[in-house]
Amino acid sequence: MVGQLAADSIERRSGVSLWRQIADKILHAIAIGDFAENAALPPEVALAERYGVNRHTVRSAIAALVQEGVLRAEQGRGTFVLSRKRLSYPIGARTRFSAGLQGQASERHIVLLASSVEPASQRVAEGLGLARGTNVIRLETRGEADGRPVSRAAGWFEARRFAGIDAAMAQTGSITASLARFGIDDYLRQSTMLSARHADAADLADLDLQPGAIVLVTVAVNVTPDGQPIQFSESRFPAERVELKLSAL
Amino acid sequence: MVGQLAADSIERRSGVSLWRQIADKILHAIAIGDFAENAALPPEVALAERYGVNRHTVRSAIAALVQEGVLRAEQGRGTFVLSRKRLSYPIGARTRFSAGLQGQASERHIVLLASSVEPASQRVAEGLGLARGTNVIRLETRGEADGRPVSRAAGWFEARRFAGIDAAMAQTGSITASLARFGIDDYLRQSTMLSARHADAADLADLDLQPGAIVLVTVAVNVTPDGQPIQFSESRFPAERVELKLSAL
DNA sequence: TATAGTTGTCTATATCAATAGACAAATTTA
DNA sequence: TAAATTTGTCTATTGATATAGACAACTATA
Repeated sequence: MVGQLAADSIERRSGVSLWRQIADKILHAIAIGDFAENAALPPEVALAERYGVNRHTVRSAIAALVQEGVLRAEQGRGTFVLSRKRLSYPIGARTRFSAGLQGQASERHIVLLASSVEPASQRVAEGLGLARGTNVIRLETRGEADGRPVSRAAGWFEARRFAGIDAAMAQTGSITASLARFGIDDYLRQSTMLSARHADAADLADLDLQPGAIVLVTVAVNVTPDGQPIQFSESRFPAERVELKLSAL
Repeated sequence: MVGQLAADSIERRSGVSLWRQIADKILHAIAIGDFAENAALPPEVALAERYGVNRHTVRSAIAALVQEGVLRAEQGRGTFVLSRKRLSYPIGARTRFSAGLQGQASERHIVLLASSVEPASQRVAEGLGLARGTNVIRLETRGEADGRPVSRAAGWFEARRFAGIDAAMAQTGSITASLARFGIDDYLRQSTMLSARHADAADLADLDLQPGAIVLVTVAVNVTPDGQPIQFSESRFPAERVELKLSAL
């Protein structure tokens, strides 16, 4: 069976180019499983007709997705899907990166990109229940599954209580393991705020995205089982590679 | 205090025009509360300098937001913020439209846009635990808060069990009240999948959005307290007006 | 009432995005 | 092998996007 592509129209003079809109549609179709891995896309002329655009416009969209590593074009044969559908990242009471992606990716880990000590901003202080300006440690991390970046996060911890968590993080590649060194053997997700926006320049670089991509943004507070805030975090997930599965929390 | 606007750079030849990217940034800044209601935006020349673009490009962005009802420009005085920050829509075990927005909007209701009976598609059948092709009632609805569209949803119910729910919905303007007529006095959110994408033509029209806008998409199943699926739904929320608050479920 | 600061309008130019058509190059199929 | 199908490349044209500069119109303030 040939994959389905939504026939609904695309918007002209919207500030988003037609090729970008078409690329998004193809990504979406792949993400929801309309095209299996290695499946052939409809030929360029068919796509052009379906969307009511010129063949060259479709070619621009395909070129972007080839560049992005999603498609592979072969002269004379066709254009084929490389990447599989989106990962499903569970968010619940016990949100854990590696455990959550178990079964969906054979290799998963968190890379520590940078760390620093800084005075808590308004929202970080509020989230952690600290006075504004209290020193906090910020960990900048990237989550990877089978070598693909699937999340980019900043996490804040009270500096006094968690001195050295940056080194622990670099060593273990796991938040859970790092917190264990500070006597925290369990922690719960207290709250999660969720929004979405276009990826900014930093997101594009860190997550290996193409301009115009969308990121899901979660802002969360983790607490000990008795309700003491230990971590405030903001995570970005590329919407084209990840969807969030909200489970019991 | 002058509001903060992220200084991070914007992407050229990304398929998303510069004016659209700048408009998104301003929207984001307003949404996270960097500009209060009626606050003045920095002057056009300052914005142009901050983003490294021409003043006319900034003007295009502002023009789009004025058109959208977010900003108001006054010659000789400045450009001012009209709309408030995003609504926070709670998603949890008992996700209810009206109750969830209580305190954030004085008036909230659901409008029934259309309804139909159709054979269940693959995913609807799976969600409701029915055989594919079983007749289901589809309700197309729009959620409004203080007159602004904040959600657009399609809900599916087994046609046999819920015959007449469309009329009930049109009459009551509430899913909860409509289900009560069928003897369901309580229901729970069983699962929620969350993703994000660009708004399509239908979203733009139904939610009164400008092209290029982003929508958050939830796909959920509601069940009776004893676990019987009663409703499968797909909802779209405009990311510029709504963020999702994930609470205990 | 000047003056400075701000948005609004106009002209001009360069680049990107999209359309149009033709044909080459590679692959598959009859 | 020949024909059909598909992606790749080229030229040309049009409209949208972005830059640049100048000045008008309006507002607030010294």
